[in-house]
This record gives sequence, structure tokens and C-alpha cells, in this order.
Amino acid sequence: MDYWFTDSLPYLLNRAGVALGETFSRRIARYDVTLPMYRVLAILRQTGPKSLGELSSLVSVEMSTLSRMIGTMAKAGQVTRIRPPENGRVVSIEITAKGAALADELMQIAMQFERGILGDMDAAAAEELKTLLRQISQRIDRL
Amino acid sequence: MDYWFTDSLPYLLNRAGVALGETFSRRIARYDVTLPMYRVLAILRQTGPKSLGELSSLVSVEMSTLSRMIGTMAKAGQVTRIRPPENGRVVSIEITAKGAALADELMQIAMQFERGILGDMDAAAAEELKTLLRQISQRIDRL
DNA sequence: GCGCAAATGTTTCAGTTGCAAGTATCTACG
DNA sequence: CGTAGATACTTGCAACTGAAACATTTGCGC
Repeated sequence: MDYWFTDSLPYLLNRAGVALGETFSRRIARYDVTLPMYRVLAILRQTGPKSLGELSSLVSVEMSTLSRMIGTMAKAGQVTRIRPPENGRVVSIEITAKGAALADELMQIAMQFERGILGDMDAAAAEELKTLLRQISQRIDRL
Repeated sequence: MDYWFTDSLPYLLNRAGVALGETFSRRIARYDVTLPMYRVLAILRQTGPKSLGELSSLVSVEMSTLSRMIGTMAKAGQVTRIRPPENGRVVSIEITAKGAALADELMQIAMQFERGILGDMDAAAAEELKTLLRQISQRIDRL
């Protein structure tokens, strides 16, 4: 046997991802923000308005799910939906001042969290890890 | 700004994990097996019978969800639930011959899939990546 | 310009999930 | 022994999800 499932990339990736996600979710739960919501806030905050479709692929969430999520975030005053006059099909999602403030606060927590995880890990190794993860995503998209 | 969300570890990890999972799921869909089911089969196949609780933590799935999943897998004749006489609380999940054959077939696909992903990536780099992922999981469990 | 296909979101509905409560078994302690 | 508490799993129920149907807008071919 030259293949060990528990040494396979998808398994290890899923395991680490779920563990990270659960832990971080608990840490931001008191803000009444779920992890995917945080991702939306962070991306809007750092890269400006996005259409639903763009957001969907950026945060890896189904568009129908995201549509509803944006609805509740809009109700909470964190984002707004805008129909740009130049293209009535698209919905541009923009972050509000309130949402931006929240995003800033949460990103502080995320920074600390990531530092805690990478901790004493070699900085170069961490960078290498990230590069590999990016390569993997790209490779799959192209597959 | 010294923090870029889309360069953060949880984001990259989730992105790669979701992409990998979706692609592989599609590839095994014709066997009527979901990705978590495949994980259960592969683990049982390679490491022998496990209790529900053990399986739950190994495949990162809630026990209640897993309990129902094992129910449908049992109906499909892939696994059996056994109450060990020496401990009536536990349910030992064992893979059947049919399940084992299926697991073998799916693991072949998984091997090819992983080779396709890692592709021309440096073997040492891939090993390093896996080591880092293991470290991250451990570090979180201990956190 | 007009009709029709494609693009982009939203809604509906059936199926799934996760939490909390329930059940069964075991263990420890008086 | 008997009973309180812990452990391991299952089930009920409300909330959530994804696929498909729907609605709206745009752009293409004629």
C-alpha cells in the first residue's frame, strides 16, 4: 500500500480548515457574525464594492446562499445593495460605515488569531505554505 | 495596512479546501457516495473498525450528522453497526466486503486526483505542505 | 429596432444539518 | 446493591442549504 488516506492532501486540508474555521467562528460569535459573513465584510472592506457573483467566487459560497446572507447583513446595516444604472442585472454590494468599523475590529482579531496559529512557525515556511495553497487553488480552477 | 485578508491562512485554506472538495465530489458522484462518506469508507478500510465518536473526530463531522450518515451507508450495505458485548454504549462501525471494494475503487480515483493536483509540484514541497497542515491542526487542537 | 439567448440575481422547495433533548449503558461511591 | 453522574449515541425540530424554477436586464443576429 503506497497510499494513506489520512496523509492525503484533501484530508489534511479539510481537517485543518474545519478546525481553524470552528475555532475562529467561536471567537467572533459574540459579534453576531458568522465566518462567511466575516469573509464578506473583510473582502468588501479591503477591495471595495463587488457584485454578488464576484463575492460568491471570492468567498466560496453558493450564490443563492450568499444572496440571502447579504439580505440579513443589509438588515443589520453592514452592507447595502445597489443597482448600478449602467447595468441593471448586476447588484453591487457595498460596505457601510458601520460594516467597515465592524470589519476593522474583526480583522484585528483575525490577525491575532493567525499569529497564534503560525506562532513560532518559521516565517519563510508560512509564506511557502501560502504560496502552495494558492497554487493548488489555481490548479484546480484550471482543471 | 500590514494585513491582507485574502493572504490570510484561514482564507487560503478554505478556498483550496472547498475547491478540492467540490471537484473531487463531482468525480465520485456517480458512485452515489458523498465526500464525507468516502472519508468514512477510506478510514475504515485502512484502519479497521471505529466507534462513532472516533470516526466523528477523524472525519470532522458532527456526531449526529454522522449517525444518520452511517444509517444510510448501512442501508446501502457498505458498513455495519455492531454493539460490542464488552461495552454496550459504543457502536462499532465496520466496513463490509462491498464497502471495502468500493473504498478501493474510490481511493484509486483519489490517488489519481491528488497526483493531478500536486502534478509537477516539487515532491519535497508537497511533503512540507502536508507537514505544515498537520502542525496547524495539532496547534489548534491544543488551543 | 425586434425577438431570443445569455447573464445575473432571487425565490421556492425538498432535503440536510446542528443543537438540544432523549435513551441506553456504564462507573463510582456510599 | 442502588442510585447519581458520566459517556456514547440517536432523534426531534427549527434553521439552513443547494438545485431548479423564476424574474429581470442586456446584448446579439437579423
